[in-house]
Amino acid sequence: MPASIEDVAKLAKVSISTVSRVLNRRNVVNAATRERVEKAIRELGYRPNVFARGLMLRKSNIIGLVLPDLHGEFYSEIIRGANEKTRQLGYHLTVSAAIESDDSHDIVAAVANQGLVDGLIAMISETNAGITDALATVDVPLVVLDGDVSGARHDCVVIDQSEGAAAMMNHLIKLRPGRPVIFVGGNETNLDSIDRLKAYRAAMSGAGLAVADEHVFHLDYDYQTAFDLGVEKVAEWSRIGASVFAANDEMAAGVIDAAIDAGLNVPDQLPVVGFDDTRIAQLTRPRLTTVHVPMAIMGASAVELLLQRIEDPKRPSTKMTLQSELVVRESCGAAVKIHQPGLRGIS
Amino acid sequence: MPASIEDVAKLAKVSISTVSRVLNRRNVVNAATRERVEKAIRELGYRPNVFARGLMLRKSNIIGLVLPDLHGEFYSEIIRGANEKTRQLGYHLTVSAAIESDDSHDIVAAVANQGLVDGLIAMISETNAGITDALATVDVPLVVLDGDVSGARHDCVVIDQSEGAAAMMNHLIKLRPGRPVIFVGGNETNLDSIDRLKAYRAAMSGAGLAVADEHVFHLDYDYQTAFDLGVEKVAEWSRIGASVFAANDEMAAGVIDAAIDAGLNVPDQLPVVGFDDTRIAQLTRPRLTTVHVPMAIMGASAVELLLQRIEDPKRPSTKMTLQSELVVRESCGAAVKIHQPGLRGIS
DNA sequence: CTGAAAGCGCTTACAG
DNA sequence: CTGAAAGCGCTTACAG
Repeated sequence: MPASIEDVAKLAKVSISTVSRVLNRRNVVNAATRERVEKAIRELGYRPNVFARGLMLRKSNIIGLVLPDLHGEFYSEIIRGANEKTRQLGYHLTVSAAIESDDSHDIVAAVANQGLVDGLIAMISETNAGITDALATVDVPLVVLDGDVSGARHDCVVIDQSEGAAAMMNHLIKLRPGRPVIFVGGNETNLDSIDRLKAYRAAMSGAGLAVADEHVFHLDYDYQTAFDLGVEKVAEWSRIGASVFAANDEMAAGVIDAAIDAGLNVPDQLPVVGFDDTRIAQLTRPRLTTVHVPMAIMGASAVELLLQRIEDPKRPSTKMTLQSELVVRESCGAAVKIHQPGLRGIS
Repeated sequence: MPASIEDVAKLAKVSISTVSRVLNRRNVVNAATRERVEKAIRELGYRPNVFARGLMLRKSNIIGLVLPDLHGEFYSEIIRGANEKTRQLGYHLTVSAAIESDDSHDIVAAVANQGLVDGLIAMISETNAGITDALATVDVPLVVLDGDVSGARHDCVVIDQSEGAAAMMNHLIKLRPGRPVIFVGGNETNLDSIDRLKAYRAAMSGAGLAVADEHVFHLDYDYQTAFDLGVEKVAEWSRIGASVFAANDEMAAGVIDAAIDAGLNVPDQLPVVGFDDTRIAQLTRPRLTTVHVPMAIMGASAVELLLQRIEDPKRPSTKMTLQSELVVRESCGAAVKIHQPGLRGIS
């Protein structure tokens, strides 16, 4: 049985009120008594009971992070960034993710309503009917990652994909003027994929290039399906002098491997680029030209935003935009030296 | 202000005791009143206050997971497995990891002593003075991953590395009888690396092969350092007909890339194999022959063990051993068809 | 089967 | 600057 505030009070010969004051508002109490109390605390190894505190303060110092999934580098970087910042600011982080059987919306609601967390960070990768409702039931401060769910009263952190994607497209178009660019996207409803497709179309039409329907694909962000698509298509793509713009690094890796298996030289016979700049981007051969997305920073920024709101619930809701950035490596075929982005990109 | 148990009691015209009973021991209360109470709960959207409950029950339904690091597939799989099982059993998971400035031992202590978690899962990848002390201060149920910290009274989940590592070594030795095998390990003090080195030595001496000191390396599990080492050594290794046994997939990838950059054919001129069977193993070309380690299962098993102990604190402490398994792909040069392990391996 | 009451360990006005 | 007391929202013997 751990020591309680009463034990401390007894040992220090003061009331529990005074012990509590030493704990919470140190300066209010006389230096001599304070030292006596602190000594007692040390001797007893006293730590305030989290539940009793939470009951009075209505505060747990725990924030929740809900992700659509837990696979892969992308999410683990977000967790890493969030975890570090959370600890640094004296909070704790609980992580939840959608698992096969349940929808991420349910989880958002579940985590928020269970009454444990002081606030919630939710990554929304698709917008649909359910999600708006689910978010509406959240009655704690909320920061939305990625999904810019309009109209709602909460903070959000988004990646400005358009800039990086546009830079990438222009890069590709400049390398092979007038040639087609194949877009290999994620799910049709995925917000990131939608943004990236939009930038793709804008750049194409900006360069006076038509976008053929059969040059736009919607897969699932996975290596394997991209590989399978590649097996079927790379020969043709190469023949027409196309480049491939994949909406994440994994799919880019899949297409590259399919191309190599087909005996093609990447990038000479088929340039392929990715998105995200995960660890994989440096493991493929050729190394991936991709767009760097500051994932850890996204996690950390979300935590900062959330804690600011928890402390001041009526501050105006803010939207933080992080910049993405073109990283030229080998898979595009540009004769440019490799550029390694550091930890920058907060706007 | 959310509804309290008193609001429910009033609406249902019963005492709070009865409401509490409906919540906790449904069958004790008369069916008619129970229904009245449940209706009131529904109408009010009542949810018990977690802190008040925790204060009485001394239980939070939260378990902590402490990892040495949060980078990479390996850890994210553990989190995924733990998260899924935790939710499934009605608990919550908080995740912490060592960050640059602090030692994982401090974190174990910090998380355990803050009094929030009902139990703790800690991954111990090195054994040293500090760790035993830190573990001793933990006064909640504890499950140790990987590190078989002897003498302590807690459960643990370990990977039987020796079997997989031995299978791998025998496989390599059979492919190139009498030729040297290079060991590229992690930190000298890393427990996994130590185990794998031990299996390496055993297999070598079992085959009557001497182990030259200059054939054993201790790096840091990272792609880049392995790549750098490879740049320097692959030519020589290839010349003497050696194979490379790396202690994780990332380092194997680094060596492979260095070999390819040096114009060598892998596996023909230099077989290279990895360990862990992370996602990377299927992204390298040639695909990695490696040892499958059931990471998600490790996380899930730890949760199960922990919750069993929380429910029955005096059950005998158990040690769960998960089997690792050789996965033959391309990087070793064996003409064997690819074997994909499923989710097996619990012993 | 049900209710009144004590108590879990804190914080915070309210007096002094 | 300090203490006595009320109260946060629950659970659980204890009576009835």
